[in-house]
Amino acid sequence: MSKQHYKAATYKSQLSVGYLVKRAHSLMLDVLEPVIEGHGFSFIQYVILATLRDGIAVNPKDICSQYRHDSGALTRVIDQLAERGLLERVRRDRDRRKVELQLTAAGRDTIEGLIPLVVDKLNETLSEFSKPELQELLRLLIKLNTTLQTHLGSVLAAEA
Amino acid sequence: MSKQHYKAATYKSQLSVGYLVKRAHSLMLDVLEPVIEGHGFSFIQYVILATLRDGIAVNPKDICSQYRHDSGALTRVIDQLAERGLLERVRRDRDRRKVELQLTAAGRDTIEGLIPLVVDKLNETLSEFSKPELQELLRLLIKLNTTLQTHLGSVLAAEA
DNA sequence: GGATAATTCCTGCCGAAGCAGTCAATGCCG
DNA sequence: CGGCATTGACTGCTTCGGCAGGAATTATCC
Repeated sequence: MSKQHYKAATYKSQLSVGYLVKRAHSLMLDVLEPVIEGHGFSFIQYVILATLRDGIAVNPKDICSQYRHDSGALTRVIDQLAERGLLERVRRDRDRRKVELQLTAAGRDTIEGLIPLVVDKLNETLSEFSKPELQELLRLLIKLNTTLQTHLGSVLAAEA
Repeated sequence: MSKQHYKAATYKSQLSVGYLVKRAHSLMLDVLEPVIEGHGFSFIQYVILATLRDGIAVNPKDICSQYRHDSGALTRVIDQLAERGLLERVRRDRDRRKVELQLTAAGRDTIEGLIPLVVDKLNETLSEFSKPELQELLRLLIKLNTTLQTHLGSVLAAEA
């Protein structure tokens, strides 16, 4: 029972959610990357550190599914951060397949220094939005994400 | 005069617009790419064809800025589509630097066949959204895009 | 009008993400 | 307990976007 949000005859890709979301993502990177790279880090390195700080994830696997990053690519980013002494890989006895990522003191200092820069930049660029507007945007984006996620999940289940 | 949408102390990247938008983009691709690739086209090839169909852009340059795709990368995609006889490059006398992209009959048939598949998939995945909800999401995304765009513009102007 | 700058498209190169396959560790089932 | 599937991290290969530079055309300015 799918709704008729779009119709093939009148469909313009400019008004598609996919187009708008892709464009917003790209623009967002253009805004935020310079902030981070000015301090010697790639944006993904920042993202990994921030994710660990927030306690959102501790294993590479979690980061992959949360942030939708490739497993192989993530291994290399973790390598870089480990070489710079910002985090450590710890093997727990509980499940020796998993690697637990722990921020070092240096890593914690680094990310705590970077986050205000990002927050400032975000506030600056979002100043056109009222608080309720931004709240609603966040709510709808979260709903979109969960919707897409469950849709993908059911598709994968159907294939199996 | 930037608002205090986010605060460094309480900032969680999970609730950042950037994170949500990136995730939505990635999930959207995972949903739509299989639809297109099942018919022998990459998603970008589809996007280029759709952009030309909509008359949104005729020159590679326009597509680059509209869709935020790299100029060099776009040249190669256009090559692929031209080799498959779906579009043609035309040099106009008006401005001989520009290349005008024209869909061939085959190209038009192709894109007209693909769009309903994408539209159906979109409607299916967005069925959880009411019409006003989707309208509001689109409005906010468009506002976000224009905001980011102008912000980037002013930053670039300041550098020059 | 002529030198200089700017625009448009293209090419080569590089780096990073995507993908598939490997290996070790764990879970599962009879 | 033993055999098979599954999970998690990693590695090599491929692909593709990002970037810098070049060539042709047009715009700008003195």
